[in-house]
Amino acid sequence: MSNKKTTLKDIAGKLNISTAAVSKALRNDSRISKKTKEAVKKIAKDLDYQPNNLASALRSGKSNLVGVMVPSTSSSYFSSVLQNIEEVLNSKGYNVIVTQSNESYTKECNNIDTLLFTQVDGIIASMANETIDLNYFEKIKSKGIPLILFDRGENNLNVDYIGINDYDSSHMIVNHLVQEGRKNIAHIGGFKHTRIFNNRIRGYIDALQKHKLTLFDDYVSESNLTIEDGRAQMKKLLALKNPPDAVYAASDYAALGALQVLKEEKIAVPKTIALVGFGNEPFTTMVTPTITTIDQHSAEIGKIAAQTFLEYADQKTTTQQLNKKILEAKLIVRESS
Amino acid sequence: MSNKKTTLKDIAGKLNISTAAVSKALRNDSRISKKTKEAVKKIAKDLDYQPNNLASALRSGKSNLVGVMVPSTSSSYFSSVLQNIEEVLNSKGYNVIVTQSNESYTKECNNIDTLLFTQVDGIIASMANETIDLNYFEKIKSKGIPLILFDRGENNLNVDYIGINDYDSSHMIVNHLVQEGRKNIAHIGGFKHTRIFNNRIRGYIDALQKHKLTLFDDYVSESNLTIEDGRAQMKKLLALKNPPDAVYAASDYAALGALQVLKEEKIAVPKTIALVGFGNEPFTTMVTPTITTIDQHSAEIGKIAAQTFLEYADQKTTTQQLNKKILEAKLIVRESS
DNA sequence: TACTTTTGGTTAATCGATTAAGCAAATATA
DNA sequence: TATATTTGCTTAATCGATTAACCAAAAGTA
Repeated sequence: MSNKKTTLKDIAGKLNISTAAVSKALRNDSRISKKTKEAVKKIAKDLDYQPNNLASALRSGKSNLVGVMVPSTSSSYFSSVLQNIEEVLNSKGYNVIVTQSNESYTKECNNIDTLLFTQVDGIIASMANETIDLNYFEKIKSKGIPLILFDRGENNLNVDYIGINDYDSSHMIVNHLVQEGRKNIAHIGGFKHTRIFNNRIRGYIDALQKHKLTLFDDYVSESNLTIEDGRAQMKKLLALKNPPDAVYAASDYAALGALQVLKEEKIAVPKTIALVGFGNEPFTTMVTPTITTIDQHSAEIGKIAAQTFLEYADQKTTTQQLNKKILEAKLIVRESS
Repeated sequence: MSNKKTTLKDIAGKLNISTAAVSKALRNDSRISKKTKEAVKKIAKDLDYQPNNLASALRSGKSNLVGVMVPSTSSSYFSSVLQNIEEVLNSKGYNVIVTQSNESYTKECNNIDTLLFTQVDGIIASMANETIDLNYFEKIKSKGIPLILFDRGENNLNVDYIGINDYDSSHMIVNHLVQEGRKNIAHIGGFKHTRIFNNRIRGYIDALQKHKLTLFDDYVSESNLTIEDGRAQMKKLLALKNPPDAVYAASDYAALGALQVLKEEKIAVPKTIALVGFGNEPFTTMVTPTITTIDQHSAEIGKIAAQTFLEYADQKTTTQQLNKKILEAKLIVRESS
């Protein structure tokens, strides 16, 4: 009924011993008698003692907090990565602070500042679409804090990166569409300045070439890949003199937007136009037709990211270098192709 | 290039003044000369000084951290609430630690422990489906930390609660279905021990009564309301001698499961059976037919929850009582009814 | 007996920022 | 000129947990 937090001092006071003795008793120091240990533990339990992490963190220089920054938690990909990071880190005594950038560079900078301010022991992040300037990420490195990137990363930062093979994924998709007899394949892409989207575009172009298909300039676009972007790009494609017979969108959201337009225009999917997305968001199985897509192994990426952080966790000096862990993605063929 | 964090001491050393002077200079204390202030600020900037929150938090007793616990961040409802909590609290200098219970009581207890351990200044939570025992939530109160519940809350805890009017929502749904000429309305419900689901069931039953409709025992079920639960319950309903002509599911996920079964069985929706969900998850607009549902004002609930915490934030003693803020929900009629 | 070792603690310093209290020098006031 | 006030800092204590260094008493050993 105290309505106050219990400290070592409270326990020490009850037993007329020093706080040092209490601290040692709780950590089973060999120089404390069994009798004292038992007494301390009993009182600790009675008073519902919980160590003040701020104090230990300040002294030890470790907060046991890890910052995670994602563009948005509502995408099921990021949500799943997050959940797995949390699971791995919690089991090792770390807590996770989650922040969202909402694809905004400004928000991302603010988030980094608050994470550093909170004295996190490390940062795991996926960059916003907007982000081009890497200064703020360099700041993390200069503070000696391990930085792990996943999904949206940058080679130039020279830190660990976990992701899938985007270039190969594009090949898998184009191969699949060609096998289905498609010849005019369009690509609703992300911005080239983001490495993963650039790789998807390169993969798409090279795959077309491999199959001796013509690459029409009008067939490739860059956008934020939202549902709205998908709608807009699909409308543009339909307005072309030679509309495509297959569309590969670099995100499921864009694919969904495209599908909406196709349905509104009563265009048969996949008969007239086949559609492929990217990300294996749950809604791809909910819509009609279900959408063919690429699975990005979100759970595994989260786990590996967390483990990568843990490798640095106990070292006093952090020297990172570019270290990529690339998973092979998986094509999931559904009704839309 | 230092690869180390800058402290007040570092700045003080450069200028040969005390750390106290540096601290005051940075906070614009009137007792520090303009000259010193400028010198301090310049060096602080050069060394990229960032105050150590652990130290200030320890001294002030405020961590500026708020814990948020939700059953899962992947539901768009919780994700949106989260985003709005974060927005409001960040603007007031608070950081948010997000934890997920995954609907597990054990995980919930662990999460509460870690949040308390991290010395959060307050906790905003929505309870797991499993949770019946409230001891762990009492623990939060006994530490003198404000606790704000939303969506899934409990009157007995006597704390602030923000949610929608579930009882009325059921009435709105039943009224709508009756207007559409339905007479046999079934309810795929959540567990009665959770207040909101109990209210939805009570609302459903009372609304039937109001319209002089018979309440068949077989028409009401309790479950976790996952997609799988929705599928199972829908199958049970279809197997009845007198299957319903309308189904009201207490979650969009359950509604989606039900819809899948109906489509598999080639049953016309809404012609043969009308369907209504709950929550206005984005996928309700993505599927065919789009699903009628209830909007829960997630953004507003997040904002109010955050503001409610802020009301307690500056008080040294927290005495909470049952204080409900109930929003009226909104029925969104779509193709499925 | 005289010394060493072990036991079971205590004292005091530390992490970094903040702030009450103090104090010397400069300035103002009577 | 003598006293009061203001300026501009410094000193030291604080938050709570941890730990190196220390010490007295008990137990062991030669």
